[in-house]
Amino acid sequence: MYLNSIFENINKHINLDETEIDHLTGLIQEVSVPKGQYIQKQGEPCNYIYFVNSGLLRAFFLSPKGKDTTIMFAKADWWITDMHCFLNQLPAMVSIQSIEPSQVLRLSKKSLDDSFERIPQFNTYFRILIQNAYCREQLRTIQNLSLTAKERYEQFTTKYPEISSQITLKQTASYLGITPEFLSAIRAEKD
Amino acid sequence: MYLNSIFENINKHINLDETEIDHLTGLIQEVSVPKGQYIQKQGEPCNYIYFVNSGLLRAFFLSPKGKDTTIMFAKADWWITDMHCFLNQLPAMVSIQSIEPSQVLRLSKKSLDDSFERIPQFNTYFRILIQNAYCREQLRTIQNLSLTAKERYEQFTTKYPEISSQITLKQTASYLGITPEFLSAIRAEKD
DNA sequence: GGTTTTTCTTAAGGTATCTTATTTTTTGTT
DNA sequence: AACAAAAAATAAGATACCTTAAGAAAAACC
Repeated sequence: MYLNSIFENINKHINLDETEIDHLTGLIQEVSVPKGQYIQKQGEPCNYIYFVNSGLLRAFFLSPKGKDTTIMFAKADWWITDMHCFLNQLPAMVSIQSIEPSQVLRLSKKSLDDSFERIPQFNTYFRILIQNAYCREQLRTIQNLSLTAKERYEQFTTKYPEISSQITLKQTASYLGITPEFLSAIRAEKD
Repeated sequence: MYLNSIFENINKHINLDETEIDHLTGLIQEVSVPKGQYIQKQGEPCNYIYFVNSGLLRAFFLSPKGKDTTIMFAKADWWITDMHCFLNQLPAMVSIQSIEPSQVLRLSKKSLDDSFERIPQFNTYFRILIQNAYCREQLRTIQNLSLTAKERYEQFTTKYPEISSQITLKQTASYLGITPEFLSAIRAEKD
């Protein structure tokens, strides 16, 4: 199993001893995800939280009217899940699909809860992760509400150059909340 | 000092012993905020995280072009701050102003860090708080990108009936990311 | 390598939302 | 109660963004 990167990530924030590392190692499962495959489907149980070893994934919401909205992308070294539904063990509100062939590690809810109990510091680690995610999300809200589509597009490509170069125009538009046609027009503008 | 409600809130998630309660009590400061007063100003140091005992507050971002965007409201029993700037001790990105006369409790960054160290469980408490905040924020992103202004308005009044009945139309519009004039038109529609 | 499928571009017309300006209503102040 | 100030309503014209549709380009498939 490729556990280097997840422990590197964890070690950035807390220090685990041997026993703790062993405990976690016993709970982590590794999964290879071919391009295009779903690791979670909207409406189905939301069993896992995923850490991305390599590749690229996308979480998106399909509205009743058929509009596709990208909630987040996740590249190597990122965590991804439908947090609300995972934590409360509800049917997933969003689907998660791989954009590139990916290798991910996963933890079930039970394993995560176990880890919180057995490794008190794991609460600190997770708190920091979620703090960062929350701050990013809050910034996104500000930008969604205060910027034009063009400005949001420029922000996005500047902030996430690697991701934005790996995804399709359609996926970019879905993340920005605009139509592909309109994004195409934005790109065509000279200035 | 009115500490009942904050400890009630904390007790929902973790159990503190006497020493821990005393430690926290020594760090918490109480502040009365007259209606309209700022407890944090955009651009200035972001020194505190606030717990609302009573009243109602609003965090908002004023864009370079002068557009006012409400990030969140906070009523009794809620925490509020500019999380990113508070945690990283950066100049505040948003202002926080009381909408109703409010009584708040506050903790400095140092006090919060102290509490994380001295009260390991406090990490768990804070983790849960932020988890909830993150999930709410993610849902808001989905809705901002996939719903019309009218649908978002209906969602908002349904989800937060007390808050929406206490705030002005202008503040509601600012939260929804639309102009007051347009919200007024939405309200005027018969259906 | 050619075929099919998906993605991207372009463009015309439509709708949601904004801007500006004016009037009415509500709130706050003396 | 009277006045001043702020908020809300209304309406006309402007702009951002969407819908539909068709053609071009690129990617995926056999």
